[in-house]
Amino acid sequence: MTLTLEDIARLASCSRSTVSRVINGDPKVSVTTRQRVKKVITELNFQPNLAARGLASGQTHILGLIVPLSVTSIFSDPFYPLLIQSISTTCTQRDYSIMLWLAAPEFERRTIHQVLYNGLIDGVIVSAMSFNDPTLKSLAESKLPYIVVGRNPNDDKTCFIDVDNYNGARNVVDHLYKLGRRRIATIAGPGDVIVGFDRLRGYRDGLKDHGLAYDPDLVVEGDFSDAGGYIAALKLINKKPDAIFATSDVMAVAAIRALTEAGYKVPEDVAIVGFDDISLATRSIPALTTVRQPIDLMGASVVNMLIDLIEHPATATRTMVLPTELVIRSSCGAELARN
Amino acid sequence: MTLTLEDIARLASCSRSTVSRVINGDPKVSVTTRQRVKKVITELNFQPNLAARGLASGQTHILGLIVPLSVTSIFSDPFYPLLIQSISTTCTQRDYSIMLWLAAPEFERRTIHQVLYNGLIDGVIVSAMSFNDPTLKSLAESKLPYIVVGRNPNDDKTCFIDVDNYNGARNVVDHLYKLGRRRIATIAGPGDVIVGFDRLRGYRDGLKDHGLAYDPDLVVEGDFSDAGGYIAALKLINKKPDAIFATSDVMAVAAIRALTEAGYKVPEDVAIVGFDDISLATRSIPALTTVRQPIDLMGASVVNMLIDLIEHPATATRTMVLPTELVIRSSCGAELARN
DNA sequence: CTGAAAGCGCTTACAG
DNA sequence: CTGAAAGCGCTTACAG
Repeated sequence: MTLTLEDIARLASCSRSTVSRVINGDPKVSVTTRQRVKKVITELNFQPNLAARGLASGQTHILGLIVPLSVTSIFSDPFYPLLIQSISTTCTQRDYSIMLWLAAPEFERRTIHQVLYNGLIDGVIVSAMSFNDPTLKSLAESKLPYIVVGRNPNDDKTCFIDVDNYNGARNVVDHLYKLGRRRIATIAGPGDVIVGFDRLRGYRDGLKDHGLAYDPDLVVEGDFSDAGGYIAALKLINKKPDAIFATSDVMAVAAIRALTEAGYKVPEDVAIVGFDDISLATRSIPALTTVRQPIDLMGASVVNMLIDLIEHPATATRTMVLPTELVIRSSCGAELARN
Repeated sequence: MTLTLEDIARLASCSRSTVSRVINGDPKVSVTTRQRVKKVITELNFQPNLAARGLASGQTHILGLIVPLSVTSIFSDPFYPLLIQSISTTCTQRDYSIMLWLAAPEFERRTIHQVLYNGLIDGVIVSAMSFNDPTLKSLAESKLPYIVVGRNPNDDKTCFIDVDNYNGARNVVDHLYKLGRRRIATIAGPGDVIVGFDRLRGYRDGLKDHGLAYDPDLVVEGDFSDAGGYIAALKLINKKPDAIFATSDVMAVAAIRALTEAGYKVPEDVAIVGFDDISLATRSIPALTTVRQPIDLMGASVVNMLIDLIEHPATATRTMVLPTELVIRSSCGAELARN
């Protein structure tokens, strides 16, 4: 038998209005009354019904989290688990809950509509993968506050938080150049994936920074998976690169394997750099030089941004780009260069 | 401006009671009325407010999902991401939503209480890791329907779904024995983790099946992580095993690395078998023989069991143990034995 | 500072 | 088969 405001009110000798005010931190309740009510609430471990609260106030303290579920990436890449973990932890701290939707490709507009208009969520965090994501269109049409993890290339009014993929990639090329590499290849992401596009832009501009020509032969597309990285590396071997920038750690590690099996030495013959800095990067042989993404910070920030946007729409931060960090280990050959 | 039942009722020339009945599939609505109402609902893309529905009916169609977040495992192991994915997909199919709590160690009873008594969820799926999990105690005290993924060793009345860890492990020993191995070691899980305990039991009984003595020297504890598996394998080397059963794939792959680096050949000198069959198992060199867990089936089944328990408590299936499958690749030496 | 009352958008006996 | 009405457990002007 669940308690209601009315029960607490009776035990604290006041009205349910007052109990509600105490729970919601309304300052205009006398100190004595407040203490009396709080005591009863604590003793009985009272929990207000959130459905009722949501209905009455229009605020549920629930955030929706929509993660695109492209089988490949969630299988092999700890990025999303870590992001979800960070988001979840921050929500609990801020006294919000999250509803999770893993959006399969067949997650059509109908379903999205159900998610957005069921009156259950105050705002949405959505992870953007590809250009022309229908979810982003639906969100833009709704009046629900939302923040994109990544960015929405089709709409510069969208609130977002992103990692500086462009400069992360650009710095990789700079680093490899300074180590004496001149035939710098890249294993890019799929063409329709935004982070892949941004990292490729950074790669191109990194070449330009140092007067290196862009050579399409040195660019092969991967799908962020181990198998994709492996095959891409095999294709690149014939082009005789002296460095490969793989746009994900999973692909970078696969590239190391492909090259090693083909009789090349990493980093002596070919330097390899990845992107992400997942735990695999430390364990690979040689240890992987890579671009670290601040996943924890991104998860925490996106939650705080969204709650801010819900509670103080006028003053909220609407966009944020987090810096990356080049983590130098062995696979880039920095140690060789030093000797 | 959001639509309500009243709006639909006006447009379909009936009462909001009737609209509600149509939405909930009440059979005693005339065919013509039903069609008229459905037409309006579809045209306007009407979405009933779930908070209101939950308040009025006591059923929210929301399931809580509580996953213990021991940093190590979620970092390196795709088990939970895959499980969550499967649960999420099935929920969407069954027209339920899920609220996610990643329970950090400091997820204390207070928070659990908030989760369980906020009137927002119809039932809970909880993944059980360790003996004496406080979450399980709190759930047992609540009157919410819940299903444990894993099992609750402290309470045999708890509904659960589990993988047959015991026989999975036992079969590994049987397989290795038949390949001629006699000094079969194991890298066990941490002592307080239930699956680790069950796999260790299976290992012991597998030895017994073939009259092999249990030798404590051949049992080293790991923590399911890569580093843990690596260190455990190093410790085992001195004991001269001719086979190692690692109770997770991540540890098995680390063990292969440790042995290879130490100059041993896998599987010639030491056979290795893992547990899980994650994608890493196919890519390891040699490819990993391992015990496949039906993660997808488990996710789908637990959702169906829980919804059944909520909607038809009297007749619902209350426990389920899914079989595992030994997947034979190269690391166990089955190919050697055949020649 | 506090309470009575209306209302949030649904469901569901009850009566017809 | 259908509608009027009560009620789910809250919040929040409004009045005092």
